[in-house]
Amino acid sequence: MENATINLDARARTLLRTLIESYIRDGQPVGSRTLARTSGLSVSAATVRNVMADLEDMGLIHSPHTSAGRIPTPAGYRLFVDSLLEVRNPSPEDIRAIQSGFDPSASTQDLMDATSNLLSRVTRMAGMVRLPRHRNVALSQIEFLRLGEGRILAILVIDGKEVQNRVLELDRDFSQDELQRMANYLNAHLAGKSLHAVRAELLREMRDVRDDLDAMMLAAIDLGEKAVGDEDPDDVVVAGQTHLLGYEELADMARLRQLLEAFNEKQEILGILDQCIRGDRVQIFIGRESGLDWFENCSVVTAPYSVDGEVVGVLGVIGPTRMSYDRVIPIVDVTARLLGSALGDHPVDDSK
Amino acid sequence: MENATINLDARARTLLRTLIESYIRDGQPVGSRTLARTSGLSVSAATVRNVMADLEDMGLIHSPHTSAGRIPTPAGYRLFVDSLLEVRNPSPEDIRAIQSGFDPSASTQDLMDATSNLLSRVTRMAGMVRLPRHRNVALSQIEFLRLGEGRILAILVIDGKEVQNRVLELDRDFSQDELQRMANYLNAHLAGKSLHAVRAELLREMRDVRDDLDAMMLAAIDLGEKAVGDEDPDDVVVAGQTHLLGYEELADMARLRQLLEAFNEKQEILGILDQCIRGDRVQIFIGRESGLDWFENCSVVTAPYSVDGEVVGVLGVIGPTRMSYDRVIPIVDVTARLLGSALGDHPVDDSK
DNA sequence: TTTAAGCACTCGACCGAGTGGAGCGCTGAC
DNA sequence: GTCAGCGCTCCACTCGGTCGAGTGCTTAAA
Repeated sequence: MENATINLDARARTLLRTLIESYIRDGQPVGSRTLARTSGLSVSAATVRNVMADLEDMGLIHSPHTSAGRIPTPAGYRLFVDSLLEVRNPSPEDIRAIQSGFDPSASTQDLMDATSNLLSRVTRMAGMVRLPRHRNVALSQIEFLRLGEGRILAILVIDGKEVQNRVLELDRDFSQDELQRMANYLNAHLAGKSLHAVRAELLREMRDVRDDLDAMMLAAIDLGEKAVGDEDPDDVVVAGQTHLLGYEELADMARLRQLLEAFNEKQEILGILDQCIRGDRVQIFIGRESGLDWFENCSVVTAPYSVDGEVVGVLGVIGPTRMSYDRVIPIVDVTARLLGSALGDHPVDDSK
Repeated sequence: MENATINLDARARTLLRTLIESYIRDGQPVGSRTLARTSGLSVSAATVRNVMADLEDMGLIHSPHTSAGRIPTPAGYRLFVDSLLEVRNPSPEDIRAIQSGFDPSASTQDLMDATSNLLSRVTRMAGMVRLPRHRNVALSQIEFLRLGEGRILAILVIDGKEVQNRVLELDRDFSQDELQRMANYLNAHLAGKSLHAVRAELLREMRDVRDDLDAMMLAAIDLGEKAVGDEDPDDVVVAGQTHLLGYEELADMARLRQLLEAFNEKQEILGILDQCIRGDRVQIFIGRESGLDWFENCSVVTAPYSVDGEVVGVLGVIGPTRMSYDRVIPIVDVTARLLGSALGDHPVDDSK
């Protein structure tokens, strides 16, 4: 089957491309006559029918019923986006809309919100942004606050601008003085190092001086790792889900509900995005390819974004499989680039 | 018109009640024959028709077209919930489901999330909880952290369990030592006092000793007020919006989209809930009563919840106007009570 | 072998007429 | 005031027929 797609001659490819473009534009099954007229080829409708029969055998198109036109199958879309599609350059107004959406002085969280809003507004589909993984991010400060018996608040300042805090429940009680000393110790040792490095260092020291203080520090670092680590369900921000209600190919209430619930849970969205994080360019998921059945008739277009040459996250849109890939792909692409460079400008450096 | 509703005799009231109950159950227009049979009254269908004509004149019911049965108008629902409705006691399994949803040791945020989830799960509609106003809440601790030139992180611990932090941008730079002193001063003075009281006290002091330190403290308190204050759009948590996709009376995509967008914006939801915060019992909004046109065919059922006898917030559900008020009202009611008492148990007091 | 023309066929969309049933309003008797 | 009966209205459903788009197949030409 996979080889069969390679065997497509130029004419068949042109016809398939024209058919899919036409279907994406109008949403109507395409018949042989219209296809023969619009393809630009000088062939008759009958010939087109023969080619279409071949394409149908290969599983690239199918008719919803006898004597209707043909519509692309998921496999047809796949071939289309992989090797038939010619992406347009983004239109000037799209570019303007995207560029004006970035405020490099905003906090990371605000930047994520703005970006997913942007994606959804420009594409009129649902936008999503996977938050940057702070894998090798520098912890610039850590503080502890005693809340009560055995309850301690840990405050982590990351890169001098992000703040995260968590409550630790401990067996042993620490006085505020002890906590202050521990924080001083940690701040002295971890200045500018990544969480991973700090953790390794602490583990090494612990082997020597085994006491509660170190256990506490280790706990703090563990917490730090968890706070900025992976698989936090809040690690993806979504916007514009409601746009999906407008597409009549998604009008099935039961499926629509599954879809919106997936956005609320975020877990499955996260899974999809994480699949896309490898690969350095735009990636596309079509229909059930991801194995999720609520995903029928939907596609995602994603692109990773990088800071200083390292991929730190993914963003993308989700919409009906019948979408204008030639418009959406470049939008997602340049948004990813702009987000990357906006993240690269640390507001700490240029504050005031 | 309003007086007319008062003039309803017992028989007309019984018929109206039976009609609305029947329509809520089946979703079908109710005809005179069925109504005569099910009302329990020993009157003929023809008599029922006469009464129905009167009710229609009063604007309480109407027929979707000639020679269909009657369905309640918003005014009919209004009269129904105000004076015709007999609420059931919540069913045992509902009670169990509600009670098991409360974990008094959870943080306020978690409690809100759990409660709105609970409401939506039990009623199969959308649940929402307006976060408690911390009007007179005690600030138990405040700390400052220097992030960079003129950038300070303020950490507020409220009631010994809530933590809020905000970044302050200031004109003047403070050293960590200065900040520490300020925090110590503040902590010594505001221990256990409410934000309002603290603010008033600071303003009084400032009139005497006018220096930058006090300005800073005032800024910190201002921030504190803002952090826990009102009109933060995140002040309401919503859950289970997708349940609304299942009701065919809300199946109009355009309206449905407006509805879901209102849930995302939260602003209008907030407005509705704030209207309900006065009044000490369950309140009900029906259809367009709130002036929002996306609200057609929808109703809200809300109840305020109190801690130590003082109303601190509102919770409720939103669903189709054609809902089982007799089931939903008690559910909302007991949920509000339970949330209030769960909030009353401070986890600090009974920790460990 | 490829291309194209013709033809029969299929299927959905649409329209109009006909039918059954639910339900209403009205009238007149009690 | 009550209510049985009658005629009427309107909806929902079905049935048959037509139209148009589109297909598959066959056949003939290039």
